[in-house]
Amino acid sequence: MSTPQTPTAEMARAYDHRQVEERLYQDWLAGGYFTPTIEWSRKPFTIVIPPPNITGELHYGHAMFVTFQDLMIRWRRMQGRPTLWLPGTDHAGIATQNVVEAEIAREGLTRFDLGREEFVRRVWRWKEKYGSIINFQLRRLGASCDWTRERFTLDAGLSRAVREAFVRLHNKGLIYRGAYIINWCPRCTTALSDLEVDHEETAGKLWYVKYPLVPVADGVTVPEFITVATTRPETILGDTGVAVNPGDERYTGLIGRQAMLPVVGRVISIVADAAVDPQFGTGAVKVTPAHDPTDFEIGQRRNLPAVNVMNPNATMNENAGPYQGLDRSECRRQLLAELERQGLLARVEDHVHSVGQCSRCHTVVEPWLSEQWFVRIRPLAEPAMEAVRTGAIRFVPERFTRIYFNWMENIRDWCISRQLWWGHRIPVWYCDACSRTIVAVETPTGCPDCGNSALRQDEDVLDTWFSSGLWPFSTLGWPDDTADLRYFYPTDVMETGYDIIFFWVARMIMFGLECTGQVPFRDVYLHGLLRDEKGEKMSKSKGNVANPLAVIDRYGADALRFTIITGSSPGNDIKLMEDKLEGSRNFANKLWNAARFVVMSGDALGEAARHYQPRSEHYDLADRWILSRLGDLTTTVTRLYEDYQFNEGTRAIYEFLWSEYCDWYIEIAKIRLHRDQPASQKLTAQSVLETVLDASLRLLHPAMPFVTEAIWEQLPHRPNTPNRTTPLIVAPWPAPTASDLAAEAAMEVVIGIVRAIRNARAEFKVEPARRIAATIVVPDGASGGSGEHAAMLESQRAVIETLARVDPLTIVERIAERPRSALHLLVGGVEIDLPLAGMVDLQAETARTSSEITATRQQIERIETRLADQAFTTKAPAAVIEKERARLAVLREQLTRLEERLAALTS
RNA sequence: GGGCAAUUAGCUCAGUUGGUUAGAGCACGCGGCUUACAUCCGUGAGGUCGGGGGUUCGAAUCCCUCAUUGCCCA
Repeated sequence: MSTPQTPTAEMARAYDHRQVEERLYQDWLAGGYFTPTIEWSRKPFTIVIPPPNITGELHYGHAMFVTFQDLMIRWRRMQGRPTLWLPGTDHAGIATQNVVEAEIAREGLTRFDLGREEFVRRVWRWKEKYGSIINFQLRRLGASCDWTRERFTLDAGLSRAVREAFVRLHNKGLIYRGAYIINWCPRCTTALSDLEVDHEETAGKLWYVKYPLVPVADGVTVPEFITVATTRPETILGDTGVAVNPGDERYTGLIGRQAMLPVVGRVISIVADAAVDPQFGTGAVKVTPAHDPTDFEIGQRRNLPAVNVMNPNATMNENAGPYQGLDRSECRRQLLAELERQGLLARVEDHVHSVGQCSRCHTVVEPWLSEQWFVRIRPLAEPAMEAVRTGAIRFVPERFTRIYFNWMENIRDWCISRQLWWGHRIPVWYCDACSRTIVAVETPTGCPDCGNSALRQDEDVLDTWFSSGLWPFSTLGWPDDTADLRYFYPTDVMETGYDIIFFWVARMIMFGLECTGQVPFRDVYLHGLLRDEKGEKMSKSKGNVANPLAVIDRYGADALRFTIITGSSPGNDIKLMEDKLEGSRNFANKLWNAARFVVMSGDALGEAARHYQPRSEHYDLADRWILSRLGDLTTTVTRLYEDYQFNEGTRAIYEFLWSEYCDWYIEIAKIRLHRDQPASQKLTAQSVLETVLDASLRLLHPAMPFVTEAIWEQLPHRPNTPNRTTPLIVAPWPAPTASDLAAEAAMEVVIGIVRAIRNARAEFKVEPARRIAATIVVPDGASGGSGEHAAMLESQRAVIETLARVDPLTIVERIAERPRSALHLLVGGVEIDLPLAGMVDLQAETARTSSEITATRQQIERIETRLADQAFTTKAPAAVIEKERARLAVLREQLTRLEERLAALTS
């Protein structure tokens, strides 16, 4: 560490994150701990960051992915694996273009005023600004990512990967160009993929419009009209047919006839197609192949022409006749009025239907026929599903597997061209001289056919998610065969929110398998979404996003991280509550103060403590107990972390540190550290205090890196623990040790006794400072011991006396006469008499004892019934039956004591 | 229309091989500045685990069903 503080320096009374966080991050950075060393013989651990986009600052929600990924990274690094967390950002084509357009709009400009080149320059400036803000935010959160490998989707290397992937897919016939119906955002004036459209239930109308039939030559009189129902009457102008279900008897006679399109006067055919739902509207639907996906397909099947009636900005074009130039909504209004005037509007119904909106700007999207580039998705989706089916890729929590399959099974070809300026330009050039199309990684200098050097590159850019799909390997050097790619790929975990399974995870899997022949990652860990205190999803448009830095300033990065980890279970959403942050901050302070105590007591012992080698024969019960509990904790945390149960693992550390180490072990250690105790006692207690704190800090570090490191540098450097000279970030993860069950059981009795006496004192309002007498009776038979228990308790005399404020304490195996006016307590097989002179109401005591007897009898009865049940004794596991038997024995003994007690009270 | 999740103490949530009397934090009652910590300590009260049915020796946990809320897909 660059500025180590001497261990003897006084620690502040309260932990102040502001004093340490920034310095510690700089120290870690300077130490190079975030950058792994490739060691081919060792198994690396790799996470490639799901790149945040550069549209703006990170919000609370982003703090989640940082927290979980950093936890995994720090944990694996401590386990000794060469660990890489590769950071970077995403250019987010449409979203970023939109925010920059909004910015220049405040100057009264549009991107067309600036021109493509200048506009893109503006976006780069934006990228520089927000990219560095995001990096700063990641640092404040403690993200231990390898900044030397930072990437951006528009970097030269990654852009080459995009071209390479495009060309390879194109050459394999997996990318094609064609005129199809796509989702068009008239405000962004670009095509969108299916995923970029949000569907919202909207109250609209269903208009019934009468189309006059063209009379047949023989003059047969049949209905004059065929009535169709539509939710988008303006598209009538683009109708090229009317379709009915072939099984719909109402229309059998009309199939093959022709209708006259109102207002426009176009003659259109009536066709039969199974896609028509006879239940909807009149059962006859208008067919607008250029403006509806279903109609497009019907048009293909039935050979209907496609007439596009709109311009890119959703105004009506020359095909709209008199409505040319009108906006689509104004056109709808005027057209409806005209239909009404002509008496062709049969009726209008209220109708709730789902309306597609641009996920970026919420403009109603227009299904629109246009020439676009597509990825043929089925050949990619099949292996991607297979990888999950075979377990090569695993989703955590498991339930997301189904969501993945469901989407993959119904996936449609992916429209990847965007009519934007910000993004990867499509690597396709057109020769206008000979109509040759050139698809190439390197920009061609001339047409290979005719030599024309004036080639025209496709104007469009690629969907951002095309480059995101390559991210897990393009960041590592693909398509080159780099050391990074060979060593760190496939990565270990993709950690992200469940809301982008399709955007990132699915596409990364498809592209990873296609481009590298390997899965991009083995585990997909999905966290929930962070919601505000009202439970609403954070989003910039709702204005409920808070900068995580404000929270960090107030409570510290550790508190935020701890709150996120313990406040959520895998895959479930979390509401960020202010008082949880407070609690987490308090925990950091609690730990700091525990360490402060340990450091101070170590200083008091001086040099002797520095060189003391603990010897197990000097271990007291409390030592054995806390060391055993530490071993249990290590096993538990390691198992839970391996199982992605970070909340439970971190919670376990919290419980251990606060409720066992601080509440009991430190309090007991204080007694043993008292000056009149023997030196071996003091030194042993001190060494165990330090050992347990040391291991606890290591266990907690991945969750709360700053406070643990800050404490770590305060701990005395013992000669026999060489790891002390290295920072905690690279200290080894603790190894589990065997449990000492006897010590745990014995300590439970001691704690039980102290608690029982404290309860009684509180209940009877004994002044806190006053010491009271107590007699502990440990019968021979208690817990199967023969004087063993009494000896154990005798050894813990000082603990009970101090923590329960007892004086004098008598410990006996048998008592001749019970004091009548004493309070009588039962802890397992141990009895306690508290002669609270003048405080015990004999009558109340009698009543209390009687009701306890009743309750105990009921419990005994319940267990006896259970044990008498043959079904139970033959089917339940032996351990469970044994447990019940033991419990019964304890209860029976308690009952005996209680009955004796009652007899004494009433005699 | 299909699917997924949630429903546990006043509030926010844990509870991952089904096994004693279901836990935590906050809030609340009582008592404490006990020499690491009042960002604290001690102690207490508070739950028919959404309703109903089933499987099982045993269900908050597994199955079915209903209800409410939220989300995803169409």
